[in-house]
Amino acid sequence: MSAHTPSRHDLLTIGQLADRSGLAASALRYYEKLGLIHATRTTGNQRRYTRGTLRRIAFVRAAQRVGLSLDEAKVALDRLPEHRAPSGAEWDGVAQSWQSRIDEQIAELERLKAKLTGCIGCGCLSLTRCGLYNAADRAAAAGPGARYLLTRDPTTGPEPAGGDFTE
Amino acid sequence: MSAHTPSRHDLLTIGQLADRSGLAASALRYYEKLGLIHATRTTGNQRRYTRGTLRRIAFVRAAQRVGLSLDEAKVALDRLPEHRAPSGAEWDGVAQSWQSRIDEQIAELERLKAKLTGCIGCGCLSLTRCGLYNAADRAAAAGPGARYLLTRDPTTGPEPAGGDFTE
DNA sequence: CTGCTACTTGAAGTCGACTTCAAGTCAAGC
DNA sequence: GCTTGACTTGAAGTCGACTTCAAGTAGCAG
Repeated sequence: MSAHTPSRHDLLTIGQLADRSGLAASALRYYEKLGLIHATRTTGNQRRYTRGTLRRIAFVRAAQRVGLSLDEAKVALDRLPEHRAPSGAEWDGVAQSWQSRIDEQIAELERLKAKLTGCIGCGCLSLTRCGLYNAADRAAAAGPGARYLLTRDPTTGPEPAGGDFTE
Repeated sequence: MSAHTPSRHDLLTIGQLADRSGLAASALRYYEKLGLIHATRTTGNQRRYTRGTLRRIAFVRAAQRVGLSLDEAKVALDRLPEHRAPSGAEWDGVAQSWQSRIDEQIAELERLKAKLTGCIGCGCLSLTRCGLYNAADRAAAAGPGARYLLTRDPTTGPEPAGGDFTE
């Protein structure tokens, strides 16, 4: 119930932040260099972080897990105000921007899973009936045909293939 | 109905394999160096790939998307016979080994999504009611408490945290 | 004030996954 | 048989995401 002027214990040293975030201090300095997080300095030039920094870090880690680069994470985080605590609505805005990404990822994994389980379940172990295992062989003479989903988001850039077990 | 001795057109040059897999030829050579794929050689020492190689490549790409390294992919692929076409059952075995991984990944993404949408939907925009946005501030005095899921597979190694928006 | 640990910096190193390069060889169409 | 484009090699370079290092300074307990 005390501070809204952050008292000394509201600020974390880099070691404390490392402990609480699970990242190495070196990684935190690296993140700071990239502009993902920010620190104030003591008179002796040591970094002090607000607790909100943990949220930013959590966000970055989440972003990475959805397949984003740190640069992309920065773009999203840059929508947050620099020098005041972001409001819930502001966090929401950023969070929203992951939504479609997450859905996409889930969808892709579901497709992959469907292919795997579908094939495992379809009694095609003899390699004679299942399109998944067999398409390549059948398509051999037939030319290009039978393509089985699992294509990737085109915005993801130059990764035109590799998502197909057929052929 | 022709070949079971693979005729010339059953074998792909590295350029053709690159085109059909969407990977660069250099990447394919790299994969070969890692033992992920294999090639026979012409009398002139050029690589020739069987069409089954496309399946191996697709598998590797899928593995990468589920977050595995090429080394891990190799471990899985090594369960396949080297010098004959793998049976459906054999592919199934390998595929099965991804199953749990995929499920895990999906689950993690679902958790992340739930956290995001849950919070967005819960009317907590004022930053006063929602545990997701608020836990940190509330936990401030309370010390370490209220941890909100999103932990990672421990087998994934040294990535102890970062998966939490709280705190 | 001493001593110790945690901090500071920039530069260099590492790791995975490739790409680029240079110099030379192969395969296929005309 | 010659040309042209696809192929060969090993070595080195790149990129993202960090880590490690060396030399020095800050902050705090006793």
